[in-house]
Amino acid sequence: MNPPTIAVIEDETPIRRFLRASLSAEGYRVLEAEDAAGGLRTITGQRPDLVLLDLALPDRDGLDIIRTVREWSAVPIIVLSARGEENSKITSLNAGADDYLTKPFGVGELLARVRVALRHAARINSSSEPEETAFRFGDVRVDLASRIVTRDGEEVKLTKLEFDLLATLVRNAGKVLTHRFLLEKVWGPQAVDEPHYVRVFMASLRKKLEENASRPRYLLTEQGVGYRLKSD
Amino acid sequence: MNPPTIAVIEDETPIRRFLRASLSAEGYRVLEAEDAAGGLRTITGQRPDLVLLDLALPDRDGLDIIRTVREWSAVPIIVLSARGEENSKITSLNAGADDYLTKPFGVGELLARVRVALRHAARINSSSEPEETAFRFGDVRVDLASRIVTRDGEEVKLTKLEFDLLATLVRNAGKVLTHRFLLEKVWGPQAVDEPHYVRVFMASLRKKLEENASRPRYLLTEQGVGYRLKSD
DNA sequence: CGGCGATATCAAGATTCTATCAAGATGGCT
DNA sequence: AGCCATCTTGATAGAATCTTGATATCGCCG
Repeated sequence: MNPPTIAVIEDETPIRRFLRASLSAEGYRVLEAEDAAGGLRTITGQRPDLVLLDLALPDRDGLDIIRTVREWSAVPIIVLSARGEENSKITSLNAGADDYLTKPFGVGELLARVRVALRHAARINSSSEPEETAFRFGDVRVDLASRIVTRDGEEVKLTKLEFDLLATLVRNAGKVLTHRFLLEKVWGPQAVDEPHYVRVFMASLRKKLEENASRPRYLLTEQGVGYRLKSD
Repeated sequence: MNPPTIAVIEDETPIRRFLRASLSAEGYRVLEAEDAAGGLRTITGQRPDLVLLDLALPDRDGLDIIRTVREWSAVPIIVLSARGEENSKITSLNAGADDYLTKPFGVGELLARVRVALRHAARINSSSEPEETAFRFGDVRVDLASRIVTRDGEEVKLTKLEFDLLATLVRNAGKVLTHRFLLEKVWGPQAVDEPHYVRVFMASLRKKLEENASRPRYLLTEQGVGYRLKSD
């Protein structure tokens, strides 16, 4: 997942710079705009994951922006404002803003509220597809996160070293991996001169995962070099 | 759709009364609790659509409540607190709160923020079905919210650590969980090098939940790595 | 086609990891 | 203080896995 993108719409340059700095430091990608027109263009064109919006802009009221954006997008909007009156807050929130911070505010609080807003957005987006972290070859499926391997939908039981070796191959699928490389990744740097280990475990992987272990279609030998997992 | 239900957890009676009045006037159904224990009972039993939570409760820190509830539920939580320090806000929001209001606050703002929170929840619930806090495997049922485990409908009594371990497995059902991971989640980060703990408690979970503890069907060992709860 | 180094396969022994029991330690409660 | 349930810790038997060596097979090269 790429870092979330945040659009900052704020006319006062020092504050904008400050926000950019704080957000970048947290790893977010930051887009800047200094008036309503530019802000709308940014939101429309770049589709940020979150909007930080100053209410008092030179060309148009921030409220307008909220209403306009809400006609077509549910992107989280956090309002930043120097006006602390309750009415301003109520109006903004009712118009569709997700949060309202009164200047001056602490960076820590801002970042915490940004996290909350992104958390909400993530829940909505993730509830649909059950993310796929798995890799496939032939009728075999390798899920690195849950350490589960299936073949024809049936679960295949692998030992720790078998799985670690397979995982290394999967993570470098298509590439030729030397014995040394595999040994270092799976057994550790001290085992680098024992190519025999790899052979024994490749054999059992083939027995468990290949249709015909003596004529492997995916777990391929590269004579004199090492092994390669063919990604189909 | 019935009127949304809001749980108010607040020990100071005048404030609680005031909140009830304000919320009722808006058409919400209001549940009251005056301490953490009662609050948790209300949330577990009545499943409100939103929680207003005072941080300073007589029996337990409000933060605890947030964390506990977040183990099994995504119900919106708005924190009300007399403490205005930024750190308190950050901690609460990071723990899983959705908003934080510092007393004294205006009713109008509170109601606006309540609407925002309910708007979020509506978006989420419309896309998926009402959240299920129970998990099943074999004839065992684990309810994370009420911490009740049954087998063949009969309640099984688990100790705190047994349940916490089982809950961690349930929340990550299907995945292989390393000893380190389980130890960190259940015993805390300092216990990360004591895999023996996990073994002892897995043994007692199996004895209580598996048909044949020596041939487990669900609470599976992954040699050299950790354990896994097989979701059938 | 034959030789040779590299690779595959198998299985026994060594090692590591796991299950289980129970005694001691701890902590809450009356 | 004493009881009870629970947790921690140690000891030990048992199981699974890994290592290792012996032997068979493959595939490249002249």
